[in-house]
Amino acid sequence: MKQISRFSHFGELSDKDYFRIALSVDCVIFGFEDGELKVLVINCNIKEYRGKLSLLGDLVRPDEDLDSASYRILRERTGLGDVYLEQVQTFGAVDRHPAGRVITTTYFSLVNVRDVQLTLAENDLHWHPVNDIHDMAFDHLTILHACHERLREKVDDHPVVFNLLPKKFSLRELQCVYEAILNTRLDRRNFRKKFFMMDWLVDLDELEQDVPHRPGKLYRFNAAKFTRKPKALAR
Amino acid sequence: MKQISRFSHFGELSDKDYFRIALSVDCVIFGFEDGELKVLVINCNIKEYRGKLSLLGDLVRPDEDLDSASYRILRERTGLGDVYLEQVQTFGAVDRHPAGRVITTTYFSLVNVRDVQLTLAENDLHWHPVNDIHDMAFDHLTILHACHERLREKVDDHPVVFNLLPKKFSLRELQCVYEAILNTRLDRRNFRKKFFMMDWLVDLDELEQDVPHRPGKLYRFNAAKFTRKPKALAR
DNA sequence: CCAAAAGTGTTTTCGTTACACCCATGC
DNA sequence: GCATGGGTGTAACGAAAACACTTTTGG
Repeated sequence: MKQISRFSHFGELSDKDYFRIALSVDCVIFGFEDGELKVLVINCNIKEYRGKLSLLGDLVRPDEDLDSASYRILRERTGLGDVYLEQVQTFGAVDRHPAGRVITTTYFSLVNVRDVQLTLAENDLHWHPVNDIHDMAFDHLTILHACHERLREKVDDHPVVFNLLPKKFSLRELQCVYEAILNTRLDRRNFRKKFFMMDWLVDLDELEQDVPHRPGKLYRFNAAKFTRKPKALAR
Repeated sequence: MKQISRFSHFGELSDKDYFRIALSVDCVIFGFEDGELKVLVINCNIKEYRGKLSLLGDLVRPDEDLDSASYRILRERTGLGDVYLEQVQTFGAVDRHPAGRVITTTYFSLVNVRDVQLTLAENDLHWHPVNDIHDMAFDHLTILHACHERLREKVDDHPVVFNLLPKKFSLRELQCVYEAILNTRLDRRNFRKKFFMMDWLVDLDELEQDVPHRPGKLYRFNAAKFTRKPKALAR
């Protein structure tokens, strides 16, 4: 692998120094439960950060694509295969990891908590309300905030929120998810209008069961009908 | 560095395998010249891609922050220090680099081409019109497109375009830059309205010189007055 | 009958777009 | 005087926001 100096476009590289950096992937796995946006975390057990919350991550293997590494982490921790996953940012401060030079690429993911079996809860693997987290190990709080911000931007014009819900859901549940993510209250009539206008929903002609009030209709996501918003300056 | 397995949050890692991945940074350095959006490129000299255009990049050094690496590349190639630089995405397909496993984090940068001295034009370092590039070495065309797309999104509501222009510029020049980036024609009156509304400009009470028509006023960027647009769903 | 949420349209507001004429300069 | 772009305002349109009452169900 010394050839990298001779054959690459990088110029005058010398030696194995460049292989003293490890690359990891950290996943911010969002879920929605009890009306709150939650994130899947573990308790950190390295001495510098003992007891603090930590995201789920792992080093990237030499023979695996970066994206594959994030899918692997998700699969290992949640058992889920086909999930929404989006790369957000790579954090590479020299001192971000006490054990050595580790650069991490972060992803956020949206899953339905009811699909996840947290059977082996090693290191107290659990769902934690995003709004209750004010401290984490490493730079994971920064990462969490970056991913949450990216999610907020994303939901504005992309129908990704459906990944947090079961296949069948009511408009109220859908609105609750948006409110949890954006941390605001939304107008119910305008909310409904928007979704019907976007044509993102399919009416299933079924009603909610076991609710202590008038049951709402159930919908599923209409994957086919997604179109982007027009941009501001491009006429 | 074996400790990483014991002390980190990563779990059951074994050995030095994880240090067989190199990390690089690639910079998409945009400039504006002759009415066109251009990018600073070199000719690739590794055998698999000989003669193809390549972005400017280098491996990240073990003791340098990721962001610092991108600033270093920029400084080494352009001599410029204080420039706009934004991380875009990290590309990590196993086979993206023929010389071995190299994962690259990409940045885009906006500079004023007239500030850049391409004195030592090694490997034919030059400004190339973005729209004329249909093939590059490695996955650099994908990277270029990702950065161009990010730039398009960015200029919609962030005043970053000023970085491509000299300190003093006319509204026509400013509009030309937007048109080059977005690849559309814009309405002149609405364009002016937008900028005055945003309060992004300071009227310098000077006029263009040596233009073969009525000279336009010159402006500079008003860094203080930047505010974001409101988002769609958050009322 | 009471509580709780479902369902439903219209008006107002505001930002975006479209559009045409006179002006200043160089040649 | 002619070519080139500079400078300017208004009307139409469309998207988003504000807003209240009736209906359905469970208890």
